[in-house]
Amino acid sequence: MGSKISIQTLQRMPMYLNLLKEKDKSEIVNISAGSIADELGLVEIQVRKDLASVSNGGKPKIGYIVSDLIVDIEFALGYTDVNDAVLVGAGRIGRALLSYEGFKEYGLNIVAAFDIDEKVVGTDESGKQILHIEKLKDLCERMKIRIGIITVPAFCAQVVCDMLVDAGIIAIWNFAPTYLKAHDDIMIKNENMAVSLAELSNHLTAKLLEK
Amino acid sequence: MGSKISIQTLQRMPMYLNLLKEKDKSEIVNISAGSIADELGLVEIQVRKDLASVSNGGKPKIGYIVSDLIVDIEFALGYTDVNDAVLVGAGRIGRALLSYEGFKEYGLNIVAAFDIDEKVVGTDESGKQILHIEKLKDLCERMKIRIGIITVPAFCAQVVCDMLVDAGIIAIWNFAPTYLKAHDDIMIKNENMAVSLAELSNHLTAKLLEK
DNA sequence: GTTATATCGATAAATGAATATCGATATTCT
DNA sequence: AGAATATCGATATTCATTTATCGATATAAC
Repeated sequence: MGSKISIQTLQRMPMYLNLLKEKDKSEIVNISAGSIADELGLVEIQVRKDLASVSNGGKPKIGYIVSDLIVDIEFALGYTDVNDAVLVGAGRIGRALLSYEGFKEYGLNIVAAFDIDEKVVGTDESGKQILHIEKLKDLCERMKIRIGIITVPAFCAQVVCDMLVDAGIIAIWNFAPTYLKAHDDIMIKNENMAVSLAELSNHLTAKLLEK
Repeated sequence: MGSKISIQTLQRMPMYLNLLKEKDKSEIVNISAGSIADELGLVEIQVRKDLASVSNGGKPKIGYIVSDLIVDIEFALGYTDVNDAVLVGAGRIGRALLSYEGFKEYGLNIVAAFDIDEKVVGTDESGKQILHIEKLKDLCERMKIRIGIITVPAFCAQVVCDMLVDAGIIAIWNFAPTYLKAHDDIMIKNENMAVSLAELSNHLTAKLLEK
């Protein structure tokens, strides 16, 4: 049970969690690092090292206990209690996220959305109200919300970011294709499609050139 | 102008590209590694090293030429010619992607979407036709499409993945929250929201505990 | 023209992550 | 019970990435 989880390891955790939950559904009780590695396209040693950092180990000849591992990983990821979040920007992407049921599984709960456009303010999406941006701070403070999701166009993302920070948000999930500046204490996770596309494109051109 | 770009460096490229395009709009001609680092929250040396791998350098006392850098980065990322792609799964996320105008900027062009649900087959989203999945292979082969985007539920993602590979796709952008298996030659880029959430949650719990 | 300064590139050192090795241990088989 | 085996954890090694150092060079100031 290591004290600090490396960022790379952390990023693999959801893969493990996903697989383990499937196994759990299939009533599989034990699982070895080797078989996890096989199914996930990783190597056994890496799996063992990753798991060592969150769980207190498996047993020789038996492996790990699936259900225990699930609990351990969810705990390490902070999935145990639901994290409330607000979303700013009720456009296409924003509404897609609002209606995405899967977040609950990860312990994320979007409580409300905010926008400035009078056409969408007052409506709701999948049961989640879209409020005027001026109500943001009040709601965040009253509900002690710590996670903010930004789905506005790039040009106003920084303004929204500042507003969120002002409202007490300390973790920001940014879908706008721009770099946001904030104090070091604020975590900003950029969900930049361009990054993924860059990797794909680069791979693709490399592949096409080699032939 | 290095021969191989590391994955970490590659992931930072869109950040640079973004900033440089802004500078270019503001008619800024030259830029130094140091100022890029400041604006992006990186360190100067890292910026210099990253840029060295794609451009053939800046000049002392002057820095880099903004417009040249943009060209160099876009070339390195393979953004120069438009990459055609197909999308499978015309649900919420699928349709959000279909209507997202920003992809053009990154050189990605979704030519058509596929689904199995008769209710959506035959309709279109933002001018893009939604076809029956059985037409997938034919269209990909005729149009020599190499990129596939998966936005179906997790339980059928693997089947779709296999179909795409069979249709000649060599780069897959997977939005389904599951691990996909394919031959090593096929690049699979997982856009797993759970990964980002994991990082956020982990940071958040760490932050809340330290106080 | 000479000197000072900003900024670069190349090389070296430090850090962090992935992989390999090996001994230890729980179960199974004889 | 004792040997064989699967599987683990700890430590060591290799590899990748980041950060530091330093000399070189283009411009600006004097």
